[in-house]
Amino acid sequence: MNLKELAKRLIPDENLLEPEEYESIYPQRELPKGAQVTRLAPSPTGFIHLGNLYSALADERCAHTTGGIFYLRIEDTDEKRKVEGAVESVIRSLKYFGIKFDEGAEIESPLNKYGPYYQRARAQIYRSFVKRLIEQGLAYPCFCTAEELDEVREKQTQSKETTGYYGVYAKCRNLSEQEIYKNLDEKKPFVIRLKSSGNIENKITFRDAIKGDITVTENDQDVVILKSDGIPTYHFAHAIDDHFMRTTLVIRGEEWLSSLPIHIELHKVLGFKQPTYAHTCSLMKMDGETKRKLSKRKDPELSLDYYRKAGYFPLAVVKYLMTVLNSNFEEWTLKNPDGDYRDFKFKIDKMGKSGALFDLDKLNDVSKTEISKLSPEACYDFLKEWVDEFGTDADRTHFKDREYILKILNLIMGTGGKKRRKDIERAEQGVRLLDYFFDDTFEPEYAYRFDGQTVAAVLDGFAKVYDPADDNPTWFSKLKEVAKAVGFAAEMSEYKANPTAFKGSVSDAAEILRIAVVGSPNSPDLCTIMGILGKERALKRLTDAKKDI
RNA sequence: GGCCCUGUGGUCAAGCGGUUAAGACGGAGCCCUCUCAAGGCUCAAUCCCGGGUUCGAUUCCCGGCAGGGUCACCA
Repeated sequence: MNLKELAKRLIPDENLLEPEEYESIYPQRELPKGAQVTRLAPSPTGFIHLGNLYSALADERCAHTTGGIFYLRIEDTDEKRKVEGAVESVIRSLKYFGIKFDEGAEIESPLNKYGPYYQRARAQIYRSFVKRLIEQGLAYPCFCTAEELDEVREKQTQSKETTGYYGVYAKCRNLSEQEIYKNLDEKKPFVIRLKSSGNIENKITFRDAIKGDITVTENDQDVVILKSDGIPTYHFAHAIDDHFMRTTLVIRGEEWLSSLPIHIELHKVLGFKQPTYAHTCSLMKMDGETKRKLSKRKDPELSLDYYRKAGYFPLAVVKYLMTVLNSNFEEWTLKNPDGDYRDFKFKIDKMGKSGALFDLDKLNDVSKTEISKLSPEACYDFLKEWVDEFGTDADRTHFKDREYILKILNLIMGTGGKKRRKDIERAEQGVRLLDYFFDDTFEPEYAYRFDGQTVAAVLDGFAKVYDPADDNPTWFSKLKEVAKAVGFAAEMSEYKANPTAFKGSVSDAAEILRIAVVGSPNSPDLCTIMGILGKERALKRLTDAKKDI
């Protein structure tokens, strides 16, 4: 068979470059020794979730801790998956979490010398190599229809054989020259398959940067490398792109592990050196009784937008992910509480080998810790940003008074105290903490534990002596006096020593006052709260609080 | 089902043949305290099972079992 002629007929493109030429078009990168070139290679569905961020973070850290390059490549070989604006969305999402690309699709950079970064735009490159493979007799056209393939698969399943296109099932592998040209003349659609020379009896051991040694069987499937639309499959595009974009470290989900034999064979056949692979375990989620990996389809609540809406502090999400990525990161954080996570020595081989369950409690903890480290001004900015996008009209009005909010923030963050408070976990919840400082959102629940007479006595008693100029101890001693007057113990020690001798204690008096002022029995320092509200409003609340009793 | 990966408290996990089996989150309790938060202290809770190898296995080997992944002209 004249393979050269066949290749020309199958890949009729004019002006195709010779495969060898690409080696000089995309030369080896000049980078320091040990520098890693990594990439994020999403399909343009636009949907990006926590798992993608997790993976992107690993890529980004590996590149930037070694002086390497982190680039964005768009795997748009499947037309059906394309969503408008998806690429911008990916970039924007990652940027929100502080992750930036050095080069790639839609990235403005002088480094963009390895493009195009959209696979569809690289069709000529792939086709040049496919053509060469056909010439070498290492690839062939297949005219099987989807129905035929389904039929074969069904048969194989029934007879409990391995499914797929291999051995005797690779019907088109041995098509005669006449048959091929006949099909071609009839304009039958075709794909190009790899003529695999592998044998599943042979084992290959290779070293994964995360999982260590992995033994797989050789590939013997004649996989499709060029689809009938002339665009390659993932497998083929991966081999070509990561070779010519000079990727050194391919970090991808462990779901790719099973197709690794294909990639090994493809690299061999194309004469490429294999990159180092690092297969990350997937982030898992509890689904009823069992856990499963996070899914784009089933878990929309894990989209990155979800975290934005909930008002998580972006850096907190990143730091949480870092603890999952490298368990010793947490230890490092304890030693360097104020350190930049970028100073942490990220190690790919420290990554976990088993799928981690996504732990919301932990994220919440990291998030409130991060927010507690903010200055009130920075916290204001963070909350304001959330309010502008997701808050209520009332929230937006409230946030116009920056000075007032700052006063509140000083209080609920515990600024100036020895230890910061950690009241704000995320913006959505934190903004609600401000509600009782504004009359239009103050919704008290007057659930007193004492009779109306006692409550009124405490409220009236305190209203008479309250002076906003009082410092905290004075304020409290006044409260003690009021407590005493209604038959409460003024000192907690007295009360504890003999609880039955009193109707209640200062603590109870404080509770009554607190319910009146903030509408609930719990809040930060009451004296300060009353000060923020101002005398008039504070006293009005004391009066209003008696309405229902 | 075949193949591959993984298996230490509820969760994330250190550990690399001899340990009182770290730490963090969560839980319980105590202290502090005008309540809450924060903080400090304390407690409960773990090596999947069965065989080997070894003086000794959480650690090494084999076999189960369990969980996960994957078997497309999707990535």
